[in-house]
Amino acid sequence: MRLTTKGRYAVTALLDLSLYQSGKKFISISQIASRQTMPVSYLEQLFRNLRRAGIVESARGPGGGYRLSRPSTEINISEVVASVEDKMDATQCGGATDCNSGKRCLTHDLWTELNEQVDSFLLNKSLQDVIKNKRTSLARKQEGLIVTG
Amino acid sequence: MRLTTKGRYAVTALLDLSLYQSGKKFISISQIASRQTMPVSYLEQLFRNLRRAGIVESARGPGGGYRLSRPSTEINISEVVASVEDKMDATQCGGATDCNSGKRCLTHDLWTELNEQVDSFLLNKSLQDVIKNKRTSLARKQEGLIVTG
DNA sequence: TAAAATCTTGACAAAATTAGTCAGGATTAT
DNA sequence: ATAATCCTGACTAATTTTGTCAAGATTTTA
Repeated sequence: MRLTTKGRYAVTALLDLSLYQSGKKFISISQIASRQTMPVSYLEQLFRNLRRAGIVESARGPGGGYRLSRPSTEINISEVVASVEDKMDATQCGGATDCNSGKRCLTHDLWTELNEQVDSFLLNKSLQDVIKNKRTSLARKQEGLIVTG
Repeated sequence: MRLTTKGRYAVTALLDLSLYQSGKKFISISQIASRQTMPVSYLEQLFRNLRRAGIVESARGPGGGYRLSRPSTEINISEVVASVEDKMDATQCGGATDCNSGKRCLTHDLWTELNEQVDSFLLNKSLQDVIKNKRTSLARKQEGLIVTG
């Protein structure tokens, strides 16, 4: 599973877009960068990927910038993260079933199942859900937990 | 909690212990290392942490080694991972509620909630569950989870 | 007692990954 | 024409992860 600040930046940047984009208006990277305190050139790199993934559209020139290519209800967090991170995968073996000399490694199913968990969670969470702060029924009790790759 | 190959190694090593430890017998690191194809000195480092966390006990000298200090049904994956991964990451919004100049950052609750998901999953999964390849009830629930509204 | 098997520890080094920069170019509104 | 913006590839810096190493401590057994 890979979830680093890169993915978090991407999600935050898109939330900013969702919040400040009214109608079909384009928002420039420099605006997002200054509002969210992120390096402009790093954001450019991320938006490159978001654009390739079809999540945002761009326009050059003055008045140009980026906007969501779909409503924020129809963009889920999983695709956002996946577009900038290489791959979400908690297994060592990358999903191969013969990861340990022909057999499954002892932990194969454990990490596969964890992957399913995380992906399922993020797939079912849209940008709009995050904005509205919708939560699942699971109680929140454990803070400070960081999942990274 | 971070999840890297370090944590995965630790889980695998303990599964090996669970499988090959009969009764109160101690298992040496070199046996685990050769069975699971892991560097001996890296395992030593991990077992140091597992021991401090009270997950395994050790004995020196010939016939010495490590063994689980509790039945494998009573050791969960979360504590295993937590014992070898360093928790920290003050730079990110690691649970602080004032992570963005006094306010919560836009994604604060999202990542908090994801971390809860992951931790709940790993807390409810024992070494024995992994060996028996049990799916937890949490897992089954999560698979059908749909966030509505 | 001596030797061998094992754990114990802290510090160090190599490798990999992540984060971020840079310079130059392309496009477009005004 | 100019200025604002996106676009791109390549590059470096920083950090983290993944180990290695050397020296020591403890225990069993011959």
